[in-house]
Amino acid sequence: MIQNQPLMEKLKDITFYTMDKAIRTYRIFAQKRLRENGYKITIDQWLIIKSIMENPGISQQEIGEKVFKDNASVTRIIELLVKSEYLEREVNPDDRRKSNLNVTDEGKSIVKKVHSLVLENRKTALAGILPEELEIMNKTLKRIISNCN
Amino acid sequence: MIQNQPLMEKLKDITFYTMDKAIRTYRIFAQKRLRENGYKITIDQWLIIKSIMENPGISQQEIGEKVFKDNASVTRIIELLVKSEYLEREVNPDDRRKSNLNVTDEGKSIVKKVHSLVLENRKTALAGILPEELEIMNKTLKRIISNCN
DNA sequence: AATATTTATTTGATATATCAATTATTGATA
DNA sequence: TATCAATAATTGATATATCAAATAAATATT
Repeated sequence: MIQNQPLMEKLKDITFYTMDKAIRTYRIFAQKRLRENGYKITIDQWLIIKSIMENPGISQQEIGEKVFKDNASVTRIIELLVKSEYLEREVNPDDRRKSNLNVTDEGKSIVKKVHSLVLENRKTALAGILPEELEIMNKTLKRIISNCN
Repeated sequence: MIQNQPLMEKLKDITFYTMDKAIRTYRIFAQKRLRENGYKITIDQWLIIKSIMENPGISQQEIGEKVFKDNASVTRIIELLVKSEYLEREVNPDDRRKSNLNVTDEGKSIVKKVHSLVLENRKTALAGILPEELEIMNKTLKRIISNCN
């Protein structure tokens, strides 16, 4: 264990930096590809429309849990989606604190079109990585999440 | 390989989500600990002061490369650091486009104090993770970075 | 039923990210 | 040397993140 100490310390130093850099590099890459293909939508916006389509009647709070964003962010992203006419909202008559969120035809259309691009992006980003490695990374990331809670 | 396909697809689906969640969970955790201990500084601000201390005479562009932030972000974070009196800036006489950035005594002091807290945070966040696992994660993250460039 | 508590969402304040355009300065070249 | 091109930093516009406080509605309690 004593031999592992220096390696472990170095890794600890760079791990969070590398995580941050990887996720940001991927985001820039993915967003650029969306733009290149003429899609006027961000990845976060896409994720939120998608979660509404897949879970009709979902509340904003539940959306936030699904996409790991806080309520304030969800509110603001939805505002933009309504403005872009990808979403429609009306007051939920059963609970007037909530909104009913409906994906417009245009919203459905863009989600569908962007989906294949997202799959391609993931494939490109993960090229050459073995399933075992991906599994270990996922397990490790989940451990970090639980350690920080 | 055919058997691995479904597993691989699932992992691809969740990998970026988990990465994002892990880095954000850690950030919230670390920032909360800073606040609890009364430090009025963000992690990003701390990183930038630290990079100036470790690299005297560094330019803003070089800082950006070190901490993986773009020039605009560096400019704005530095503005806040000057306002908080952790940094002083003056025009570089050799190249008037650049600034000389000096860490004040207060800046040096807070970086030092926060450092041990950051080490603790990293230790907590990575508890129970084996060096091999960390290595594989780092290697995988680096592969993602290069794949997206 | 009136009041208190809880819950869902919104809003305000501040920090950061990203892209594009601009400014100021320097270095190269015709 | 005057002009052009490259570089460093800033600024503006827009999107998101985070926390705390406010609002509005629903539920529970007395």
